[in-house]
Parts: sequence; structure tokens; C-alpha cells
Amino acid sequence: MEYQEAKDKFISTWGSLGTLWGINKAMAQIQALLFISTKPLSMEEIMEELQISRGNTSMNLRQLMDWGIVTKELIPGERKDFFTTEKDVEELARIVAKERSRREIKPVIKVLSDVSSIKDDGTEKTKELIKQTKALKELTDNLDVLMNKLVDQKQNWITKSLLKLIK
Amino acid sequence: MEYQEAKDKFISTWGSLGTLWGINKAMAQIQALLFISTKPLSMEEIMEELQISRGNTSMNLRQLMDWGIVTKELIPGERKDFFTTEKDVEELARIVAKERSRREIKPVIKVLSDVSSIKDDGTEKTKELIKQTKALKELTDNLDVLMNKLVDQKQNWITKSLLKLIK
DNA sequence: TTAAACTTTCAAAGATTATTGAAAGTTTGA
DNA sequence: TCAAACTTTCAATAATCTTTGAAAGTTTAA
Repeated sequence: MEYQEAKDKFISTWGSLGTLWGINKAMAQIQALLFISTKPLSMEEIMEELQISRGNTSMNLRQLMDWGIVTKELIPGERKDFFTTEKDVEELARIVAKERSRREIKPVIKVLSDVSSIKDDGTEKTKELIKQTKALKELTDNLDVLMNKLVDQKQNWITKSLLKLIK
Repeated sequence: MEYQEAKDKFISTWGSLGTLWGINKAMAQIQALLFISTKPLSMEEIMEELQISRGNTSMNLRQLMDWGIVTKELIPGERKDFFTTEKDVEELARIVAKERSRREIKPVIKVLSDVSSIKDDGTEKTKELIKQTKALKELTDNLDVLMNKLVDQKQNWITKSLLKLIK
């Protein structure tokens, strides 16, 4: 496999993966492109490489910046904006985990918590609803805490966690 | 909040959550409905409760069965099929984790592994592609192993894991 | 073997989400 | 202050994903 083919394959795989966990294709592809680029890229360059429109590029860069994954780089003497992504994979994972916890998991825990605390009217179906949503709430809560704990350990958190779990 | 409102809220929240992690709304809603039901439900009942068509119900039940989350229940004397979902949240999490690993994570690891093993032609851009995809491959691999290890510990895996990580 | 009861399939329609591109907005250097 | 260089916005359009419903398929009881 040659450079160009490998690059395209990486970008398109990363792009379709994106859809699967809730960020859109273009957004994931832009991140992928920056991730393997040796230097910051301008909007022109990104549009050109990925064959997407100016508007699309602009909106998705904005979202990536909102996530904290991509940052503007000011290059002296250049009028255009240039963009880079976080290059360290562990830091990247940390950002993604934190954001997903905040944006998606926490709100679900809130709903589960509300639903599971309705008044028990003594009927079987109410008891079941309370029991099951409470169990789901506790599971989600625990997984969220676990994930955040994992990710909060700076330096080699994965290696460390693995060691601990091997027993 | 009354039973009906809580039930609707749970089903619709669970449904929109579904989209977010790659299974569709109807599929997630059917699972949610079964999850809080006190008895197995027939296709008619599911269609009625969720206001979805026969075809949709059939296809999504099939997918849930492929995931191993829902099973057919044969009720003596009844001609219709009845359906139930796994009621234990930890078992449910285990199934979901295993399936996602198999369907999504493993294939990505394969691509990353292919891409990161292209021939190093000495150029900076090739070196960067190899370096970054290799790092991503290792991260993904480790997370996959970690997740599977977590989930393989029968009984109270979350509690156990939390204890270990508190140090 | 037959027909009623039930389930599955799949092309067409509907709903949702992403993308475009041109106009409006902003920044900068002269 | 002006205008060139650049970015953002957003209504219209396109692409994608989901749902429907009726026809085909299957199972079962008599």
C-alpha cells in the first residue's frame, strides 16, 4: 500500500466511524486529516484535500473547536487561519471521554434518576419501572465514574489500568 | 410524575440515546419497552404501544435478537411469538460491550494496523502517518482489551473495578 | 391438504441530516 | 476610511437513513 492509498483509507475509515458514535462524517474526516498532517492546514487546503465546500468546512471546524479537539494556529505573516488537532492520542481520548460524559451521559443519568423516583403506587408495573430504571441509573452512573477515574489519571492511564485489572 | 408519563419519558429518552450510539430509534424503544414490561409482549402489543408498523417492528426485533438482547418466548397455547429482553443490566452491558467490540472496534483495529504498516519511504509525511496511526492503533487495542477484561469478570464487575482504581 | 394466523421482506415514501454556495459579516493593511 | 482577504451564516438542495404496508412466505391445527 502506498502513502496516498493509506492516507485515503485512514481518512475514510475514521470518517465512517464518526457517524457511528455521533459526530458527522466531515467532522471526523477533518480531524483525521489534521491528525496525520505534518503542519497546520488552512481552510483552503482542507476543502481541497477532502473535496468539501467552504461552508461545510467552516461549520465543522467550529464544532471541532467547541469540542476542544482542534485549535486555530496563528502563523506570522499569514492572513488566513490555520488549524491543528491535538496530536497525543491519550489526550485526545481524555477530551472525547470528558465531553461525551458531559454532553450525553450526565443528561441521561438525570432522566433515569427522575423516572426512577416516581411515587410507588403499589402496582406491579410501577414497581418494575422503578426497579429497572434504578438499576440502569446505577449502572450508568458507575460506568461514568469509572470512565472519568480512568481518564483522570495522567500519564499512561491505560497501561496502568490494565495492570490493575490483570489482578 | 405519573406512571404513564415516566414510562413515555424513559422510552423516548432511551430511543434517542440509541441513535447516538449506532442503533436506531425504533430498535432502542422496543428494547426499552420490553425492559420495563412485567411480561413478554407480542408483536401486536409492541406495535400498539409504540405506534410503529408491523414491518418496522419485525425488522427491529430481528436485529435485537441478532444482538442477543431480545429472545423469543414461546407461550403454551399461544400461536403468536412473544418477546422478552435481558433484564439484568450488567448482563446487558456485557452483551453490548462484546458485540460492539466485535462489530466495530475490531474492524477499525484491522484498518489501523494495515495503514500503520505501510512501507516507510523516508518522507516526513509517511513517517507522520505511520507514527500517528500506530499510536491510534495501540490506544484502540488497549481500550478494547481493557473493556473486555472489565466485562469478563462475572458478578459486580463495575464495583470491583472501581475499588481497584481508587488505588 | 387446506386455510387461518402469523411473520418476513422489500420497493416506495417519508423524515431526518448533511452539504452547498452565495450573500452578509469581519478583520487587516495601506 | 477603504477595499481586499478571509470567514461565517443560512435557505435551498441533496444524500442518507427510517418507516410503511401490502404481497409473499411460513407455520399450525384440524
